[in-house]
Amino acid sequence: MAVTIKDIAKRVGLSVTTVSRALNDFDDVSVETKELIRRTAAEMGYVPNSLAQRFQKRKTDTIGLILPTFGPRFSDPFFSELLAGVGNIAANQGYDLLVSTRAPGDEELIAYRQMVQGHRVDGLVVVRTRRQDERIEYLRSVGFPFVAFGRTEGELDFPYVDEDGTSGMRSVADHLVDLGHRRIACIASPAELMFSQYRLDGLRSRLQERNVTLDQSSIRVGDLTQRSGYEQAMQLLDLPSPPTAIVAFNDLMAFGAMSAAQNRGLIVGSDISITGFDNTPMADHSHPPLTTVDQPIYQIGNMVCEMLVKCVKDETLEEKQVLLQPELNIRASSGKFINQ
Amino acid sequence: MAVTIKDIAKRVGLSVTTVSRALNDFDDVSVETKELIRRTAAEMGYVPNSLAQRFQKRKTDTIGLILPTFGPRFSDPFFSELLAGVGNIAANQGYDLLVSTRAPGDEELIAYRQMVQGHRVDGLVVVRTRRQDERIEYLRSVGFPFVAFGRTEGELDFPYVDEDGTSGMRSVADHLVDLGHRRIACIASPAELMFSQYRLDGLRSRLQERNVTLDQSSIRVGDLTQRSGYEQAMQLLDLPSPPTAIVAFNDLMAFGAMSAAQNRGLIVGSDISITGFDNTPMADHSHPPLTTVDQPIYQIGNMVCEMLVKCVKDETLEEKQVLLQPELNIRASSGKFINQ
DNA sequence: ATTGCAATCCGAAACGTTTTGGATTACAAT
DNA sequence: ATTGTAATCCAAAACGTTTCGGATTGCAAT
Repeated sequence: MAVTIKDIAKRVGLSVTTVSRALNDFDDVSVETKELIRRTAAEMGYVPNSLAQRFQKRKTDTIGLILPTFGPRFSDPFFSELLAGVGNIAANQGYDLLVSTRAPGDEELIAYRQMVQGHRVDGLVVVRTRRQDERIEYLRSVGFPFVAFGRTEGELDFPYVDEDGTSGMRSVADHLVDLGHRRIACIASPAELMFSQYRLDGLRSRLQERNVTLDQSSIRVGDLTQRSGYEQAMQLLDLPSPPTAIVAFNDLMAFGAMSAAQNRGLIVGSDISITGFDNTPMADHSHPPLTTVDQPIYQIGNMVCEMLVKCVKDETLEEKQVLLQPELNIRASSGKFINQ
Repeated sequence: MAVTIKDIAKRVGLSVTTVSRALNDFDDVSVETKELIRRTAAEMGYVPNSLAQRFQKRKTDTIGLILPTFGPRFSDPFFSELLAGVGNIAANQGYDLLVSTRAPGDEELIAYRQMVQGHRVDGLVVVRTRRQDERIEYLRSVGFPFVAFGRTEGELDFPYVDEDGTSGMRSVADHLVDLGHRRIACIASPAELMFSQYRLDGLRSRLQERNVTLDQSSIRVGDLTQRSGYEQAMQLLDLPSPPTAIVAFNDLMAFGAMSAAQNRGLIVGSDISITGFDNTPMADHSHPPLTTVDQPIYQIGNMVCEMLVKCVKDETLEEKQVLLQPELNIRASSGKFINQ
């Protein structure tokens, strides 16, 4: 049987109240008693029952994170990186991290409801925001603390961290046009994801400014996996006049596109240029190394969690909304277009 | 203010006991009252306060998972896959999943203590077992429910799921020797990890049986990241008589080794053969596709979690220890050795 | 001697739920 | 009429902690 505060009280001959207040370092307990109580607590191997503590304080000291997954599997390095970023900050702020994986849809929203209404967590991290995001609408409607990674359409009056995908894609466009590319295609991400919008806008608008058209047939949509990058790239390479450069909306799809090009006997970086987005660790070690827009996911996870902890503690956020400016990482997968 | 069981009791004019028992479907409540209570509970928007429930039942309905990380970052697809496997089963068994990331060492053990003694979780998943694993020793000593992914040295009287790495590496050895390779090197994993032992044993013993020696200079140790695979492969390629085949102990290091070989101008699959271990989704889409031992991490996560839930519920495990037989996935990264 | 005040302590309530150990009623069997 | 039994219901305790609102003491200031 675990030792409780009552056992300690009995042992030292003081009240339960005093023991509690001593352990919580209140100043209406004399230093000697505090010392005595702490010592015997340690001797008896006392560990507070956090179930009881949480119940009585009506706080869980836990933050929640529901990963949106398509299909049963997800093996996106994006998520493990983010998780580490959120988890490490949570840990050293004294918070537990509750993780669920749920496919977008009704079940997902139910999971959010359970976490909120069942008092399972004190705050939530919302990732991979969608244009119309019912999760955010719900959390906002009940006034539950949350911080999002990403923005949404409509009023942006909630705390978030995001990277400026528009600007990131503009630099990709510039880079490729500078290299001489004119037939540029892209493998975009699902339209309901908010970041798809921003990235597509950036790419399209800058290409237009540089007098390069991104026509509809060369915009394909993948599901962010390597497999779909491969498939969509194959389709693009089958076009009557195939692109000389492919802009993938994340690294995983870019890797898939590289395999596709290589399987067609093309040399990536000279015959065709391929770019990604994320700058996952793999990007540096793929063959050839991938030109990609850096997205410091680990740090973003840190920031999101720090902000959320402040929200939960009702501290004011000095910066409620953060928009990071990305940098393009130029590597060997993109090169000059040589007109044969 | 949230609606409680007491509010419902007041509304329907019955006792708190009856409401509780009705909601929990006890058979000493008439069907009509049950119906009435359920309806008004729904009408009033009642959601049980799980903090109170857990406190009173002395159960958290939560299982814990502490990911061992080296350094602040970890972006191993291995972990996201495992997490999904554990998490999905946990979710549909009605359990929450509490995740922490902690570097091996003192802090790690403290995290385990907190989870156990602070009643934060009902059971724990232990991953990436070590030869002498103090986490397992601790959990065993206090009799706390856990299931491990991997084995340890010494007495194996605890529940685990593991893949037979010895047998997996034997088939790699056979495959490479069959292809004509004689100068075989490996990039192993840290010796304290239990699976390193099994894999090295399998590789070494089968090579010996086939009259191929794996000498000490061609055994290098990496830290399971792509970067270290790259570095170790570079060292191997610098040897006076470099290997014609490199056996990496996981896919990530194999990818790194492939980049290294390619940067040296070697064609992977003909000039040099490289194999991995895990069969991550990337393996199928790398260039060239990677020959690797399959390890169904997602399914292993499922099994571990199912077993743990049974342990927690004090049900008996029909199979307390599971050892999976792996299959070798032969792809283009390994090919015949042609004596020049 | 009284008052005021600081320092130190504590009893009891509270948090929302489940569970224990009956109580009550209706009705059939004796 | 009594007993037995099944069907319903419920008051009160319990879980371990924090917190509210004093209570007590000692001592300095009046």
